[in-house]
Amino acid sequence: MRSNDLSEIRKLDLFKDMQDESYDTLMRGAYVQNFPPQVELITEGEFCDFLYILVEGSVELVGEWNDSETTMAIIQPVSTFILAAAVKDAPCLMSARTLEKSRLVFLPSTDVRAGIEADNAFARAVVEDLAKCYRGVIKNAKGLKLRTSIERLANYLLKHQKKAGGAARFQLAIEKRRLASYLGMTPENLSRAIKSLRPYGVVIDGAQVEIADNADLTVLAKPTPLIDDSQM
Amino acid sequence: MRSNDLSEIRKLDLFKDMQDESYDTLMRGAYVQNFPPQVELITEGEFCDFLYILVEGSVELVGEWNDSETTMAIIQPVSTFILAAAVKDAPCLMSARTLEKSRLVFLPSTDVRAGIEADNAFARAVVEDLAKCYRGVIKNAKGLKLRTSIERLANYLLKHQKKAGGAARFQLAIEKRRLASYLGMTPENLSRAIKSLRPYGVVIDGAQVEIADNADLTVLAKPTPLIDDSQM
DNA sequence: GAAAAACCTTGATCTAAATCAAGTTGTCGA
DNA sequence: TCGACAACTTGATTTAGATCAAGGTTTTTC
Repeated sequence: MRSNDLSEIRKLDLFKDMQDESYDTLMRGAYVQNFPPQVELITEGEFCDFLYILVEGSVELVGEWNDSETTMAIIQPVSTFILAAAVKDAPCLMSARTLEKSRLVFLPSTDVRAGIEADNAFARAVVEDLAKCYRGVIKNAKGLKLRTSIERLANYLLKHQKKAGGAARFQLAIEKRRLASYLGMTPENLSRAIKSLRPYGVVIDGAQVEIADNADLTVLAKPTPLIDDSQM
Repeated sequence: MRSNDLSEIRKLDLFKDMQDESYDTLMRGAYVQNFPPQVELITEGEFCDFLYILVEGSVELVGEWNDSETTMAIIQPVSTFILAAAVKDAPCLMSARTLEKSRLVFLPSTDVRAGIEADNAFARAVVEDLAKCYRGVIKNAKGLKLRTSIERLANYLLKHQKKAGGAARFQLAIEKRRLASYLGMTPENLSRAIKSLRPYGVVIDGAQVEIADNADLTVLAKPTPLIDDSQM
């Protein structure tokens, strides 16, 4: 494993308070692998024997039912995913596939569970992380049930503008069809939703987003930390 | 606190593996309170200083946005709720209100966090519980994004038939308007959705549900443990 | 036990969003 | 650089579900 990867991983909230000894033990069983785009890393319904850490690239988590699928989340580096399935030793509820060329670290989930047992600081970090994930999905579900698709799009744009540094112009990190699926709409409807934000000063050309005045957009979006803040 | 309540609580997955000592310490700070129906126990957005345990009655968790609200979950005894907000010491993402006369136990969340630190078995149980909650919401979100409201209703009925013992007749545990909100539809639409299940052998009269042949309903519902199983 | 309130149902209408069907633009590999 | 393929857009149409407006029940309250 690259030493740079290792130090990035160590900085993650999940690992940063671990004792050196248990961290080393955990990482001893880890291995790294590179993948091309569009590789299915995890298949929904199968048990997965690893906690995954995305070090470079991006990964999509999708839910499936009745021959259709929906994007549940898009993972950006550096972060872990499927922690819940790993600690419970349960079948994965989502498939995972690489969107770009990606580098991943695999931690055997038995080692993760052993780490929880051996190191209380790690156990507490897992608690924190799961609580955060749980709250993230609750926010998502609130958005789905309480907002229209245009409102979801407007809030997505405001949130990612902030994440991209707050400038009036920024790039969409993902393809539009995936954004549509993530927001719970069709690609056709996303196109139309984007058009309907024109009067609020939003222009999207390719991946380039421009928000003329985000106060205007905020009037429509009505963001609230209880749905839109990913840091709490 | 009634000794019967105490022993029921001790049996919960969250507490059953705790050391006696840390369990006793945790329960020393606990207190019980009875509430009439329709009492707001928790207000969305406020910090909440307790982990709640519902011992008797029922409690609704609702999400709010832009002057409308949606039922996110309905808690039946004996179970805990808002564990995530309690361990994170973060503002609640949902309000909670009693639906019936209810008895609740309050555990100060500082004591819960202390318990996690002091007792690794408890920390692991919290991990398990949060992972289960997380997976529950993921399943919910999958249902919302991948199914129509009629399909959600059909699966709800099959799931609760099983929970009620599997007989052809059983009672709805909650009012229809709340069921509608929980399933992400209006009361009017729930009425119509119920009618549309008539050809699949479903008759609902008041709170009484009858499913003539649940194989018929299963054809429509297409349940899968990856969405509908609450025990994994 | 009657009046009031809350809940549920039904029908009519409207709206958000999906689907279908072409085009158009953009990307990538030979 | 061209051709092929995938992604995106646009318009027309359909459909799922919301809203509006009455009624009809059941439950609560006095």
